Amino acid sequence: MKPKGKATSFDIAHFAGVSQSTVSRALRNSPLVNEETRRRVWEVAKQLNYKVDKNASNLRTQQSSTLALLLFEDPTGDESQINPFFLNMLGSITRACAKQGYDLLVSFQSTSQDWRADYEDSHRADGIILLGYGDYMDYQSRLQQLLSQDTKFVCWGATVDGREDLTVSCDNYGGGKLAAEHLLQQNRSQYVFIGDASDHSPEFFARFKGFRDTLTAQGLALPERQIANAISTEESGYHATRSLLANNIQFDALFAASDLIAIGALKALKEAGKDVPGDVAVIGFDNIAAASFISPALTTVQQNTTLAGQMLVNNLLNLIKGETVTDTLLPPKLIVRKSA
Amino acid sequence: MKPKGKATSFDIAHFAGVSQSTVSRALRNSPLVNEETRRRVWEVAKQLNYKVDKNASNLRTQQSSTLALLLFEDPTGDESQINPFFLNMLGSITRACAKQGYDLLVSFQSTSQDWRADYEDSHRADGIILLGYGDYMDYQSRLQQLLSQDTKFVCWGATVDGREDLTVSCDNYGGGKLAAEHLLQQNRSQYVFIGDASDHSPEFFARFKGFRDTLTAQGLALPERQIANAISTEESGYHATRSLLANNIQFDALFAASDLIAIGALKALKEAGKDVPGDVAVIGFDNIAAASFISPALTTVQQNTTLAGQMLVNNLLNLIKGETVTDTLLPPKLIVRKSA
DNA sequence: CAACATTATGACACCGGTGTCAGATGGAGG
DNA sequence: CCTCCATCTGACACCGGTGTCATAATGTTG
Repeated sequence: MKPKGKATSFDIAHFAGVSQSTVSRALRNSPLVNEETRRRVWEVAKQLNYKVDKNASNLRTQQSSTLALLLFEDPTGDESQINPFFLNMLGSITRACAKQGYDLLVSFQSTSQDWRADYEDSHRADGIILLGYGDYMDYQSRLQQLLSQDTKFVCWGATVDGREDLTVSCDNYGGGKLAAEHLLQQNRSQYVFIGDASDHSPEFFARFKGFRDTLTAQGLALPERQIANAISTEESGYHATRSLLANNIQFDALFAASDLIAIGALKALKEAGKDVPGDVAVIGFDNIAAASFISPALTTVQQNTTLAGQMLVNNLLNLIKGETVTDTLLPPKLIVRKSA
Repeated sequence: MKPKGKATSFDIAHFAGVSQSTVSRALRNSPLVNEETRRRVWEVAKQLNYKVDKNASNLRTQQSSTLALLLFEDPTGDESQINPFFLNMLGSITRACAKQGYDLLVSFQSTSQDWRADYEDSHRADGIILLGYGDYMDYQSRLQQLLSQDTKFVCWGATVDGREDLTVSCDNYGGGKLAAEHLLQQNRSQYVFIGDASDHSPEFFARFKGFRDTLTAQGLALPERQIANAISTEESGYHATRSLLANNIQFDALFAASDLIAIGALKALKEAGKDVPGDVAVIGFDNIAAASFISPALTTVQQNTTLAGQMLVNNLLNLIKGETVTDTLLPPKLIVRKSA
């Protein structure tokens, strides 16, 4: 036939001997169109390798069957490495989208800059998923702006002031508790926490609270000096641990707010000649792939990323459909390996 | 003003007291429009939080400023884990797209099923990036179909019959050579290769050839029995190594076609009581994050993913613009750590 | 002052679908 | 034979921009 340019529904109409309207209906399997006609139209469409023009279709129907994912990175200088945990989430979100027949637009955002969250305004996406370690609290005003514009979005980790339903997250408090309980069972006596014990990062803070509260309930204190700050990188965990050791803090149990931090801690401990888990038991959080490779294999609190991705996508789609959504807390799970 | 629904250029026109045509021109900074008018239009647009409707715009201009990434996974049963190397690539591709002002649609494809490569046909993307370990050779016919439809695409790793310009890849042959040379320098005498020495996976095969050819040039053979097949997973590398050991193959140097395979091999060697690098030197390929965490830290051949992402995006954009593109081979780099 | 170039703007067709409405057709029922 | 209804189809407006063309307003030159 005519191979000039891409085929349109008018071309199909021409070859099938029907009107363009009928082509449109036939291809969407409308019950209004005759069986024989439908067959013929599909036949021609296949021959011409016709695909509906999404731009035209979206324009008319005012929806894009596309979601946008904004991935917030920790502000490390290093551009190339992304936290594997988020990459896992990305994977499960992509899959969840595909399963629902949605496409996914991915973009990386730096927390330090202004975000590009205009995917909905420009009709490129029906809704937005915000993914990060929740440390975009400073951007609460941006979130409120999204709300006021009636932009549909859901967040991982971070809470949105005044709204309980837009957040999907792991039960970080419960996860901290799991870690504390496991260490308590081993009769460890001197605990340290490495992460962020301020409420700057809501997720890390919840893990910290769950951990500390469980210890205090057993009469064990967690004084200021046994807490070290770190962002979620191996580097940062390494240095935080070194400074604890340099300050002669005694400890036989270490809870890191993320696996990357824990991996950095293991390195520092090994360098200091400490045996893990003999001298110090170490527990991480996330269960990234590297946790099982490293030696000693890392005991950690697992987040169910597959489920998380599904919940984010499902909640967002429900939000778009105008249904009410309830906030979602996913249960963490302790994965016991060698380090504790 | 009127907060009902999203603002259109007609709304802007109304409030700015000009025609819609002028709004469109003003917002795209056309030189045809008066400075004062432009200012006023921008002012109103900002107030109404106006964003150009991408569907309308794309429909009219017949381009989407969007690229699509098809990520082919190794056919492992496990859905949740993706090869970290590809996730790195995904990261750099995303960044490269953003830098060029393009959005990126991401989708995972299973090599075993039919792909969904209709992103271009449906005008959702201007071009497609295919990313995988090149083991989609069986799909050469699909690639040819894409070619015949005049779909713009570039591939990582895989070659496209009859076209040299659509592929960006690492110099895998050179990488295999680097590995062999490094091991030769250490006077290792008995070599094994774990990966895929058939040409099913073109990338692995090239690494194998570079490795073997360098050895043969030094008078060292690499007989069939010193080659074990594995796909790119830790699991697979582990089992391949175990079977080598079980068959009493003697070796003091191991080259794995990917880091995941190498990590699995390290595990098997450790279990067998072999010291690395004392008894066996191990070299991997890719330089994924886990390579530096694992103990002993893995010596490996690095692929420059940042550059790779940029080249893929740039080549694809040039292809779309109708410019000629030359094929691209990226130089690998040996990262020496503890394992060899 | 006529003739013409320059600048700024509006009217309008167009991109390729979707949804609504009117109308053609054919069979059933009175 | 006429009416009524169910079934199927085509004409047409519409989504919200972009690009072309015509035209008004202003300045420039002989």
